Amino acid sequence: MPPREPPKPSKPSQSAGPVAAKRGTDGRVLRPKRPSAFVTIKDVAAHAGVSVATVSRAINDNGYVAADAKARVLAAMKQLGFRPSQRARSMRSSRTMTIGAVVSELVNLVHLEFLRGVDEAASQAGYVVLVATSQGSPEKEREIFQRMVAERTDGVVVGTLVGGQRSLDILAEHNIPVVPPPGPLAKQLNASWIDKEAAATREMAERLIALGHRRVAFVTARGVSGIRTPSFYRKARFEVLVDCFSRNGVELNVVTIPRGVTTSEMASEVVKAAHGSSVPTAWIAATHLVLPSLLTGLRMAGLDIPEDVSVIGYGDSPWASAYRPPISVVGHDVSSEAKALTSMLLGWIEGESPNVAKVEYRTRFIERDSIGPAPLAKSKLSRSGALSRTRPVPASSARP
Amino acid sequence: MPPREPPKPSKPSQSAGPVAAKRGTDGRVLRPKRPSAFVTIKDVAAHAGVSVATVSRAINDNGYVAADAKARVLAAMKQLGFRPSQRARSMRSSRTMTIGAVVSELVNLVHLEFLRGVDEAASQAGYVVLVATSQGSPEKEREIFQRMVAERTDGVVVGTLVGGQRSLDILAEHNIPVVPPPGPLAKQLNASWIDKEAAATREMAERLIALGHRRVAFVTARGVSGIRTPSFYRKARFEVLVDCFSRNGVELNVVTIPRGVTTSEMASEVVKAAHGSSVPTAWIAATHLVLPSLLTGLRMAGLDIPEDVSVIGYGDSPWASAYRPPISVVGHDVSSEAKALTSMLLGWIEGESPNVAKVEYRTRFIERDSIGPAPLAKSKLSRSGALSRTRPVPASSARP
DNA sequence: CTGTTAGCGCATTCAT
DNA sequence: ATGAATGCGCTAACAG
Repeated sequence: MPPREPPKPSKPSQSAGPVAAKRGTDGRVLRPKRPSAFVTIKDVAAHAGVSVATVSRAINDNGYVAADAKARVLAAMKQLGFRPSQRARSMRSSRTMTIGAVVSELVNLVHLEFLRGVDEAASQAGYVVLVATSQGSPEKEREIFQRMVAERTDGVVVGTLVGGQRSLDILAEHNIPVVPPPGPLAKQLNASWIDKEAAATREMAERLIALGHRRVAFVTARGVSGIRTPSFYRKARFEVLVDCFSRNGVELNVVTIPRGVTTSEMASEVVKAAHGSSVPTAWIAATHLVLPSLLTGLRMAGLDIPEDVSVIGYGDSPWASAYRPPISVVGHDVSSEAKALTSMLLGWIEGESPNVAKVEYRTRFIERDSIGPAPLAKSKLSRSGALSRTRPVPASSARP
Repeated sequence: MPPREPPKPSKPSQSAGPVAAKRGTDGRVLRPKRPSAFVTIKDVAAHAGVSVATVSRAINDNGYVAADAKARVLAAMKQLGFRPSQRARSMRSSRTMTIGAVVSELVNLVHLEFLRGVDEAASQAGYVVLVATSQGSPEKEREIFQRMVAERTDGVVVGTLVGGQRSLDILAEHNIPVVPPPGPLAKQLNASWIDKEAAATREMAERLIALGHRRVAFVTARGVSGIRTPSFYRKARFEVLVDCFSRNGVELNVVTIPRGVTTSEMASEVVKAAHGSSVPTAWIAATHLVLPSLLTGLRMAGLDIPEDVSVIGYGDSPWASAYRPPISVVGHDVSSEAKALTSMLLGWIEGESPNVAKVEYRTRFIERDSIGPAPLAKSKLSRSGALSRTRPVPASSARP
């Protein structure tokens, strides 16, 4: 991002802020306090010739305020550039109009979509979002939660949880609402998520089977800082694949590539795996993050998509569909899921009882051209015009 | 993102924190229970049998505190789960340990990288980040700045500015430090940025010229909600291109594609442009965001990279290098730039005078395989095999 | 060494 | 309809 549009030499820096008029209007010096950096309600009251109580009533449209008094107050406010301190305000109201959003890191498009969803729901409701990253460290995550407590956030949206229940307990101890919520609701949400994810995964797996693939690779990234694959990923993705494939005599190879290294280095891992005795004919990227690496690796290995190998990723993006050929994915609308979750949180904060049903997960298997029939075992050469159309023939015909 | 790891039926919710001790260790504690406020310093004082002042001194390592008193206080703190309210704290200290980060939206990898940079610098220094999006609306941006004032953020990092100086004045009126900073410093930063950007752009343009390209397309996205291309983009990119190309007799076509529509719709714009009387042999994506669309469009138009057309994008990403062929880019390390900028801001907040020199922009032209020599003027038609691959032939290309 | 007290900026009774 | 007074949670003077 560029620094910014250069400021036009306009007037404003001349009228350098009303606060400079520290107390001129009345002349009467209440007390030689240190010049508060900000205009306070007291300043406004003095300027408008009323009491602070009246100012408060005026700006909050509370209680009775004479029309002219209100007008004077509003005028003074504008003239002095008064912004009620949200912090002082929340000292009394015990509501900060702030929520926290916690993720492990900010590298993946998924994180961005998550934040977007949270921001949409929050800003729409007048809340502001405090973002923090745990860097995959449970300790750091707990510090973050402590900080959220210290900031008295009205609630917290957890995108990634690395510290388990112990982290959540920090918020629970202080009765700070969290989504996804703990307890039975979590189980419900989780079940829902896994259901959808598993269904889409199964659909994908069956498609591969139908296309005659008999050896499939599942590519995952080794987590950094000890982030391990959460069990729902395993349940909803890996285990489903294992189940479908084993049931149909398909071999499943797991390829783990290191992380925190360059794309090309990661790619070489893929190449290595691709040069085994028998090359998998379908490759599944377990994470949005590894898909580019996988693609690079396959290219380095000289494998064409979908002629030589089929490719499927988890997590959609403009790039996935822009690729040649477009990559099939199992994808979520992370953003709207996060938004729904956040809305639920806000409703909860405002007194509604949390309604999990409102959060609907919509996982879809989107088939694109990166999927094709499995090439004949050794006919790496025989293919020519066979794949002219978009949708290829079912498995049976691929089988010799 | 999945909801979260399901809570293991572990013990901790049993010992559910002192404040919750009131009741509700069992499952049904889902009520926010606002009335039961947080543990205060007074509670700790009472529990430890000392005064609040002593507690304050103990936790801040201020003044004198007897060893045993301190021990009792710390014990009480831990036992009660006391978290000093950062809000109350900042009422006195006039420091909130909070900074704001403002961007127009959260859709682009650039936004993510920006936030990552800000977060890294901030969290490292004990600050927390308030994120807000202006949605490209100057009004909304000003509201956001007002909110930052209300929150008394110690400073603000502006990623995207859509409201111009008038927006910045809001922060200036309240003496809230901003980066990139206004005034002469901004000019300096800007000049630096433009310098680097222009140099890389020129390098790229000259490369294209050397490769024999005589007709180049510059693809931009029409901003939504009235976001207009800031002048430094024009200066550092477009104008440089115009200069280089016109000086060498290269024609430059500007292709504007609408935004807020699907990728394929955007792509069709590209297709349209590609079917003009004379097809540009090199295509430059003005923004990270339009690159996938451009690629999709070119594919739909049946154009191969780099045989038919060369492609260059602004903004790097794993996908750009994973693409077939890898896409050449003019790229920044947005993340570290944002981090440097934020560090500068924090230093400024803590009293240092802002040192612009610390922020170094490193723009690079990264040449990858998406660039090749310009094809001969009319060879386009001879190679009909180009379109026989996966992509269906668009109607218009049936034209001989 | 420690307790008492006075605000920080604001909203809210409770008297006028 | 309005102003004085109270307190939110905390820190910093100022006495002990």
